[in-house]
Parts: sequence; structure tokens; C-alpha cells
Amino acid sequence: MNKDYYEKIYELVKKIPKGRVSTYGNIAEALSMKSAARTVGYALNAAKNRPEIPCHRVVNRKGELTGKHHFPDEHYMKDKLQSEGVTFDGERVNLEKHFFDLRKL
DNA sequence: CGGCTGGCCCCAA
DNA sequence: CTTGGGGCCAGCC
Repeated sequence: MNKDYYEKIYELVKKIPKGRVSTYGNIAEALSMKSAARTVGYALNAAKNRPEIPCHRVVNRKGELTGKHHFPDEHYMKDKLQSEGVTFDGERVNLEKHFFDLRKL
């Protein structure tokens, strides 16, 4: 079965530098799947299989850690991101500072 | 095919 | 903050 996009998503997510974050929508666009942001989330969820994928660096458009409930703990994402130098505004990432545009790769 | 769900996104009220 | 509408696509039934 052709699940290219899964692999592509993983490759892109792995390219997100430490201390940076990206969004589902951006990944989708970077893969020319534009409006398939949900699919990206689906794929990332399946990516829990792959420890090499820093899924915690992917947030939604508002910088909210919407996927945190899918991690081993509730704090996993925030903790990990903070230890990488990402700053938070409440429960949201400062996208203005840390957003990484995967389309530029 | 259709219907439902999901780590989405956009807008409006 | 919440609700409502719209759209997109993958996976399962």
C-alpha cells in the first residue's frame, strides 16, 4: 500500500530543529496535501511507533498542544519543548518565536 | 458508495 | 471562553 505521505510527514517532522515547532497545516502544505492537516495528525498518531519522530514539536495553528492527551503523560510535550528552549504563553507555544516553516526546506 | 471519527483550519456570533 | 457553520482527507464499519 502506498503510504508515502506518512513517511514524508515523518521525514519533515524529523527535520524540525530543536527549539522550534511546526503546525499540522504547515506540514500538510509542505507535502502538497494542503487541506489534509487532519491526516497529518492521524499519521503522527500512528508515528508513536517511531521514537525518532519528535511529534511534540507539532502543534496546531494557535500553538496549542492539542495532541498532548495522546502522549504517555499530559506534560510530556510541554516539558520536552521547554527543555528544548521553547517558550510558552500559558498553554500555547510562542509561534512568533519558534515557528519553523517546513515549506522552506 | 455512505456515515462516523479524528492531535485540523477558517470564519462568525 | 463557548457554540455554530463550512471545508479538507484517511481509516474503519
